[in-house]
Amino acid sequence: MQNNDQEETEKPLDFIRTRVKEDKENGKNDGRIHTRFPPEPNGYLHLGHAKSICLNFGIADEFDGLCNLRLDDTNPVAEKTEYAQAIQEDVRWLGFDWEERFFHASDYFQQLYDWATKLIEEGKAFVCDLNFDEMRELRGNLTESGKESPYRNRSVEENLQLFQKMKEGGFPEGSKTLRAKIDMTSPNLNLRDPVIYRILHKEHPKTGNQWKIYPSYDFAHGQSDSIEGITHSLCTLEFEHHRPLYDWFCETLFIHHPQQIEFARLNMTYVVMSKRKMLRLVEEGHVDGWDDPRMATLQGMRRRGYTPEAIREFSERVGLAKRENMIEVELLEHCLRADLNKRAVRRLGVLNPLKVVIENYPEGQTEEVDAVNNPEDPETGTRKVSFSREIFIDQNDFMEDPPKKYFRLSPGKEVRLKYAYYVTCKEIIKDENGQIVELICTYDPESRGGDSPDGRKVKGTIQWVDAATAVKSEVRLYDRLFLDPNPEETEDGGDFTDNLNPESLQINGNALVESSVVDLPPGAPYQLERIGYFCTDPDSIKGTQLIINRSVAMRDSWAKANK
RNA sequence: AGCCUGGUGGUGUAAUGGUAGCACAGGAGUUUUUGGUACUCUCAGUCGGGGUUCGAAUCCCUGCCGGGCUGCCA
Repeated sequence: MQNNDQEETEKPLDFIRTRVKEDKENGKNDGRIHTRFPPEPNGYLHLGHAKSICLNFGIADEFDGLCNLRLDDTNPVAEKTEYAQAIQEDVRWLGFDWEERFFHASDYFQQLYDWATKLIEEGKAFVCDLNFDEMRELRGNLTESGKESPYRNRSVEENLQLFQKMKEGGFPEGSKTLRAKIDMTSPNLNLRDPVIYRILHKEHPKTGNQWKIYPSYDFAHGQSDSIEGITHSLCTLEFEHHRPLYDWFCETLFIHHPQQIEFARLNMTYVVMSKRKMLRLVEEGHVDGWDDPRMATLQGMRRRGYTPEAIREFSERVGLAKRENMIEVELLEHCLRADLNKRAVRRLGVLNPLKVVIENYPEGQTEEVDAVNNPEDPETGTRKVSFSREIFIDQNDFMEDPPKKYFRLSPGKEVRLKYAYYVTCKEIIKDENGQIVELICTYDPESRGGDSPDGRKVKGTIQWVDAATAVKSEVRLYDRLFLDPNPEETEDGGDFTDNLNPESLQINGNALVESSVVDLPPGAPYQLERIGYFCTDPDSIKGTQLIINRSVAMRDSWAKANK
């Protein structure tokens, strides 16, 4: 208890948690805390949603409350079951559990209809015959107040009849709406008699053809929260102007009134996170689909090798405030590396193989050396890796004419082959074009395991694979999808796709990895030492084709210093 | 233009009238069988101007700048 108190006073709370804590302590809603994550099933979840998911489920967890998953399916035009499935999958993958509290706004269509009827009976809603353009005309604009609809004063009887007939499909789409009767002169445009029901002769994924009219977001959201007993309805800043409406419905209907609180949505450098723009990337073929590893969708990130832990850590670290923000993608990468450094097993591999023949190593001989699985986690132990006379190293690890402070292999120099032996470069073999195709080295048999008994030190340690047992692999290397940190900010007449990075995907088909990599299941993270963190792509065919994705490169101060 | 909202190092976020802190990024170094990790050090900030106060990032006034809002989307 003492500890708890200390933690609470030491750890500063964001403005929402501060509010939630106060409400709980003051006994508001009987001290109950109940949040919800309410996506519309019209697309895939992305990193921005992750922030919201972690917030809502996180608060419920921290304050001994509950969090619902609710699909806000009030517009059948764009919604699909496919998306609804993916949403549930993604939330679970992130590590959250809504238990039995999985709801749909469409669960409440009847109740919503009854409430609309009540509003009509009280003279607070009316059926309007204005079409789209006429309505916009009368709504006014930012500086001019609106004018009342000529249909605003229809009798309750007439409104009831018309609304009933709308419901039964008696009118074509767009011909009539139900509007709340609020205030056409309000400076808040959302309060100028907002549409609360529209006619849509569309099949709904959940309710089929039962309804010909559908409630608008404003008429559905607050009431859905209310029905579910939500105490704190957290949403992004753009809904700030909708809060008066949210409040108006709860109060006018005399129903439980949750508190809406808005926070700034997540923006990140080098990515786009709006559904519209992501859809264009998919449809125009700039990426391979919603789960392309370069996409900021949870499906893409999962395929890329991001872990739920890293994303959750990131979501907490980005903070929570009302000011617009642009998070640097480096923070995300840091969270991934930090997580994977602790958990990912290590393996050896070379991206661009360079053959090395160890001339004093007996021909035909093979041995196994012990390699550490994860230096950060001794419990993972060691594994055997085969070694023989012919091996491959990475082309980057040899230079014929090295610059100062180059610790890797070069003519006459000695390096350590990790876990194996010291080797010294004796000879370079080139092809007719002068390209280095092979190195002849000698090894020091005394240095087995990577240390010389005479205490001699080498500056460089490089990874290698045994030519006899290494497995060929296609490696997919990802870079930022955009060249500009803020791809949405384009010059006049420009488009965000102008900022696409043409080299965001590089496919390397010649890589070689140690044979045990094929035993790692798709999606499981591993580090190829000195190269980066990887995971096997689901496109792989076991025993036939190995395809691996680089999740993130290692930090590389050498490469950085040489830029 | 009207209304709403927000301005703290490069980025993000703390400090609610009392020493401007933390993280990422950047720089330097130590350790190292990953030029990784870890550790140490370092660079760098309260939008401007007034006011209240012993004392202001914080309160007041004013100016400037950013974001949002004119769907029968959410």
